[in-house]
Amino acid sequence: MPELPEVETVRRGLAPVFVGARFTRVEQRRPDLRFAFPPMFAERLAGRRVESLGRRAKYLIADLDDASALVMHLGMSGSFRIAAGAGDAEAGLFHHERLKNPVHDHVVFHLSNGARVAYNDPRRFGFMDLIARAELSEHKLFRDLGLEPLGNSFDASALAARLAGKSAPLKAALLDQSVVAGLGNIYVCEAMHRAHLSPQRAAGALVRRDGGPSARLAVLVQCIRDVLNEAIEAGGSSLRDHRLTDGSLGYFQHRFRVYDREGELCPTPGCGAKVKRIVQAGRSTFYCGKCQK
DNA sequence: CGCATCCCCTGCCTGC
DNA sequence: TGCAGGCAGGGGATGC
Repeated sequence: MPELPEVETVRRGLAPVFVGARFTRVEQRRPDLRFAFPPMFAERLAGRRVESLGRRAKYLIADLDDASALVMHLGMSGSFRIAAGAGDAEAGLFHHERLKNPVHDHVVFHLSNGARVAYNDPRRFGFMDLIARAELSEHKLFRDLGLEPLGNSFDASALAARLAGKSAPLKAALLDQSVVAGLGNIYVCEAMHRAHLSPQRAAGALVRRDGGPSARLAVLVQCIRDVLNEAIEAGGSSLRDHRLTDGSLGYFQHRFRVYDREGELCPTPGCGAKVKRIVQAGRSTFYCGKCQK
């Protein structure tokens, strides 16, 4: 579920209760999510203070006071929910909206400031790990990650360097986390529509023969930045599982131009064609065949 | 190596 | 109403 804007929204919601607080107790309610938890996961977290909460691509990274980092990935259906009062969790207030089954609260963090934070993940494609902070950048989860699309180094030249020579369709290349880190199916579709670029075009064709970026690649870079910033501003997109940490909904889904809009009118002024759905690399692509070339 | 396919898991929606 | 099948925001393993 969560792409960069959803993860960033979660980060901003968690930071006020996590940063500066200690884990007084952590409940690990099953042996694994997508992967097994590291040995002694809950025990190693107990007593640790959170120094900062960051994000890289779709990963949340909590820096702890013992020079380790708690790394968390939400997979497709992961969400965090904060219950402020000490009695809230026991009173069933974590998931009163009924859309979240408390059976899927796989980890519960008890914090020194009285907050309880539950990690809920029905499909269990998410995972958590504890990694020494000094080893993070060389860790297999992070070492191959590509450009951070809201970072300073993301520009047309850098993207051109990553796309050069690629015969894969643009859609697949933008989903590849070693090219741009943090985009997912929604925002790739939305950015390509904004840039009027066909998802089926070969990615390498946007690179000039001298290796520099084409003008259209510069437009794509700006469209990616814009759609991500607008989505963060809207609290992300809530299709099924995404919730802010207070349980409320993001609302960027109402601003989708093509994603999940098969058969609807293309929103480009004067276009008049209908949004199409195709499957690329096993995943749906929504686009306009008339104004995306 | 690059790329495509399949798979992990639960839940929701559609159509019969 | 029940049930089977398809599909879902991610990404890792496999095979060509």
